[in-house]
Amino acid sequence: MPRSHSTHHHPPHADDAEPFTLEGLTESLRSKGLRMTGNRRAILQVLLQAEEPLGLEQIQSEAVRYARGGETPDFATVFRMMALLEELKLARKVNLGRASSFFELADSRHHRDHLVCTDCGTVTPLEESCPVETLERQIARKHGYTQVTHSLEFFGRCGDCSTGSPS
Amino acid sequence: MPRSHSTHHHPPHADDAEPFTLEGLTESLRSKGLRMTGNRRAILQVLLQAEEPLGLEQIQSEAVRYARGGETPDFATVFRMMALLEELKLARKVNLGRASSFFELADSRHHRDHLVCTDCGTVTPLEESCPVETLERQIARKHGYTQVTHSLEFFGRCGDCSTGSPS
DNA sequence: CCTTCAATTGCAAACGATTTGCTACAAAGC
DNA sequence: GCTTTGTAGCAAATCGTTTGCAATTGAAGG
Repeated sequence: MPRSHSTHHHPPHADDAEPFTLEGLTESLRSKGLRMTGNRRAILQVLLQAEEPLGLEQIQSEAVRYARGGETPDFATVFRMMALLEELKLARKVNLGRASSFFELADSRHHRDHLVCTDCGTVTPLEESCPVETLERQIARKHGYTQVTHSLEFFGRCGDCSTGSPS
Repeated sequence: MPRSHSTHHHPPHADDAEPFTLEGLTESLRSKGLRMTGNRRAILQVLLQAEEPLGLEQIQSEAVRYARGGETPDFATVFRMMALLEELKLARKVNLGRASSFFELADSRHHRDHLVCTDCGTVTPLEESCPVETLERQIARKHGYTQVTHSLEFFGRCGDCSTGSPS
C-alpha cells in the first residue's frame, strides 16, 4: 500500500506503519476535544526521542529539557498523560519485569522487543523480530546473555467484548 | 531424545521438557534445605492443577481445597512461597497487563503464551507457539479477538552480570 | 517418642507505586 | 479579553507488595 501523504489530519493508529510526529499526535488529541499544553508537548517530545521504554519519573525529569522555563511537570500530570495516551492506544505500557511501569509510543518506530537483564536491569532494544522459541538461543549468544527466557503475551478484545462498545 | 524414566530425584529445571510433579518439586525444595509443609504442598498442588496463571489471592483461596483442616494459608505465606519458587526458577511471574502479579510453574506443561482480553480480562492459554508478527492476525481471527497486540520481552543475565555471581 | 534447632508462619506494620479529589490555572473559541 | 472547560499541582488515599518479629512446627538425632 502506497503511503498517503496526509496533509489532512488522519489520527495515527497503533498498527500504523507511519512514525508518530508531534504534529500528528497533537492533532490526535485535539480531535478528541483535548488540549495541547506545554506539559503535554514536552512529554510527547520526550517520548518521541526515546530509544527505549521510559518510566514515569524518567519522563518527568526529561520533560524539563523541552518545557519552557524549565518547569518540571507534576508527577500526577505525567501519570495522567500516559494513562490518556494508553487509553487512546497511542502509547503502551511495557513489561520490563520491574515494579514500576515503563512506556513507549505505540508506533513501529518505538515498539521494539527488549532484552532485559534480570540482574542489573539493562534494557537492550532488539532489531530482530522472529519466531520466539528459536530465537531465544540466538539472542542469548549474540548478546552474551545467559539464562534467557522470554515473556510473550497477546492483548486484544475478545468476541464478546468486541460486540459491546465499539471503542 | 528418549525420556529418562527418573526413579532417582534429579531436580527439575526451568527448561526441562518433563512436567513437574509434587514429588519432584518437594525434592527440589528438600535438597536446598527447605521444608515441605502443609501450606507449601497445598500451594504446589494448586499450581500443578492450574490451567492458567494464578494471582496470589487465587492461589491462597484455592489452596484451601488441598489443605488439611481447610485452613487458608496466610497471604504473606503464599507471597513468600511464590518468591521462593521464582528464586529457584521453578515458577514464573507472568505479565497479564494487570496491576497485580500472576504466576505459573516454569515447566513446559504450564508455560503457555496467553491471549488476554483488555476489556474483561479473560485469559486464554494458546496451544501454538510461532513467529509473533505473523501469528498476531491468525490468533486474532482464530479466537475472534480484535485489536490484538503482543508483548514480548526477553529476560536473562547480561555478560557482565554472568561473570559476577554464578547463581 | 522426645528433644532440639532452624525453617516457616501469621499478624500487623511498613513500603512503594499508583491513583484520585479538589481548587486554581490556562487553552482555545468567540 | 472574556468565557468555557479541560488541565495542573498538591496532597491525601489506595492498592499491591514486602518485611519484622514472636510463636509455631518440620524433621533429624537421640
